Amino acid sequence: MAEDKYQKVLELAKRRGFFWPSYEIYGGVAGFYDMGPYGILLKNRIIEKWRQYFVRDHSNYVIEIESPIIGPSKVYEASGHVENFTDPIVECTRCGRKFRADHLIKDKLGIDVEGLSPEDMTRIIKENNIKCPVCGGELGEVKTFNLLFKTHIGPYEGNIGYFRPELAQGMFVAFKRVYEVMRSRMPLGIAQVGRVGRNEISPRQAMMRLREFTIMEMEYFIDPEEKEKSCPFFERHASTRIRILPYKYKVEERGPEEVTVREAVEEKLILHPCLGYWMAVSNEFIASLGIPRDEVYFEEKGPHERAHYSSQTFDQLVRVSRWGWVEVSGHSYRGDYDLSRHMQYSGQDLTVFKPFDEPKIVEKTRYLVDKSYIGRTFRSEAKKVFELLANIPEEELKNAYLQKKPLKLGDYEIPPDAILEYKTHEKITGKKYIPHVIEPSFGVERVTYVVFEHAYREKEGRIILSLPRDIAPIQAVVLPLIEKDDSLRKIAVEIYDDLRRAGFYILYDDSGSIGRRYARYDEIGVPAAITVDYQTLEDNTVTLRDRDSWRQVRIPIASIVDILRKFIYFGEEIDKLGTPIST
RNA sequence: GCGGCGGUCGUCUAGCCUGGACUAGGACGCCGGCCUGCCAAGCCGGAGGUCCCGGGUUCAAAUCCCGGCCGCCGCACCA
Repeated sequence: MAEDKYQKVLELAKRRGFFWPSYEIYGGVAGFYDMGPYGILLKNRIIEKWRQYFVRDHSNYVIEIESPIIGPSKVYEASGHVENFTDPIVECTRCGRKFRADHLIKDKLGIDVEGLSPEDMTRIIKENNIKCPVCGGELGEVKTFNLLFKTHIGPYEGNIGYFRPELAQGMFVAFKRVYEVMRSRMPLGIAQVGRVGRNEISPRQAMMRLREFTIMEMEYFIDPEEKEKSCPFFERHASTRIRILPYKYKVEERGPEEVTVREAVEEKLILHPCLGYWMAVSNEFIASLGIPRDEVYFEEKGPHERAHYSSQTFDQLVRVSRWGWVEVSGHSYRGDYDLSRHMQYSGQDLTVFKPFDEPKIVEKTRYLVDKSYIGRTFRSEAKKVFELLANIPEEELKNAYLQKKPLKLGDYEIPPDAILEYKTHEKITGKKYIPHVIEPSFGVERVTYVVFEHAYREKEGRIILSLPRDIAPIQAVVLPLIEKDDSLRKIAVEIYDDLRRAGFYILYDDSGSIGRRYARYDEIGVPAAITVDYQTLEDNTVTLRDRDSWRQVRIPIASIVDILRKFIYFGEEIDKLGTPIST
């Protein structure tokens, strides 16, 4: 590519202060990126928009929490990360290439060695004389590499902590408390925005693969038996069209197809209506950030590509100039894997109680010993007999009664006719279940990059960052036409003050020619420029300039706040907001 | 981690092959002054460089050699 868009985009990001590699003065460290003054504003607006789409739009069902980034080792043992986030790696002693030892053995011998120790894998490689698949050289010892960042909690060497590799465990661990706080109602979505760390072997692709990054994620907890009730807002997006590539299409070498969410669920391309619903929300969210709809689709992961706990996973892919399709979000049906594991490891009950519509009456036959018989027969020793009896399961009483055999209680014996059989009615009001989880999860830096790149365009040799107006870092700039005129400056500063008090993020600038200043703010994506000129002195109007079309309209100072609000938040066209000017 | 290519003011780049005249040049941007009635205008002045880092060769290194770091591409890896 002669004109490499990626290079130009990165150059703009650096020069104008959106993002750049971290630790530059020390030579940089791969996998870490700084967000600059405008980058962080953009990122924050993207996060805020995500909150709107995922949390506030479902305010009776979805809430947000924040949990720590460091977790005790127990949590990540339970989640499986300590075990499964570790890859067995073997290095060729001749060419130095590294391979996944388990993959190598599976390819050569067709046996699954998952769970075997590194020593065992080394032995298998030696015994079967497996060589480097590239150069044929001798392979070394199998070593493990864990992608978790490890640390110590407090001054105790043995107290291991991990930097979380995903947000999900924070929601699972807090589930019981949040569920009660939210008045024990299902379905329940717990959302979170936060930083995670993964000690990638070889991060590349600028902000696409980082060692530390931000995720916005939701764990949507549902009753597995209530498909429809779990998604009470399904109709909002039932007719929303999404482009999906189910795994079976991929196998058939077909491309993605556009379907409504309802069709996808009915045809079982998407296994659960909730999964489809949140994919639709994600689709609309990404579109609202200025990504064209034909540059987005959802691709299903194959059985071997997805995590072991997931029964279906889709990635949401967006096209970028350099690397083609990149993943910006993942949509997984995680089942009850995580909550079950945490129940097992913590010993806590993380189930949800589900009342039946009608309580069920169950007839039961029960057996117990006639207490008056024991009192009468054993007298002063009766207390001891009762104690022994307390440890006897009801099943034994039943057997003794039915087989007409005496029940042995240590040194004592109770005859079968002292055991009573009686019928009882038990009322069962509901049952307990472990909720299942549907998880839409976004990588914020990736989304930010993708949005930035799609906003980049050139016009007459100048760069314009055409971000959607409502996520622009700076919303408007106020400019006196001429730098050295105090009367213009005074009015411009007053307008600046009014707008900032009204809650807009505004800049004021009087340095350089007016054209130069317009160009400056086009590059950082400021959608509106308000210019105070000599006509302002006569009739209290100013010009409002649109970043994308460069068209201008004349508007009264008195209604600037109102007009700017329509322009920024309601996407009103520039020509409808005032009297067009030809320049 | 392997192989290939690369790293020079804020940004883009010239110089590197063929070591010296390089006090590292230019453009854009930035700052100050003048000017300026709407799209990077002009004039004057200014600031800004560990030539990625470390070591070596040499009388002399941005330039040659070695090691490292970082970036891109390929391989491998990628919850």
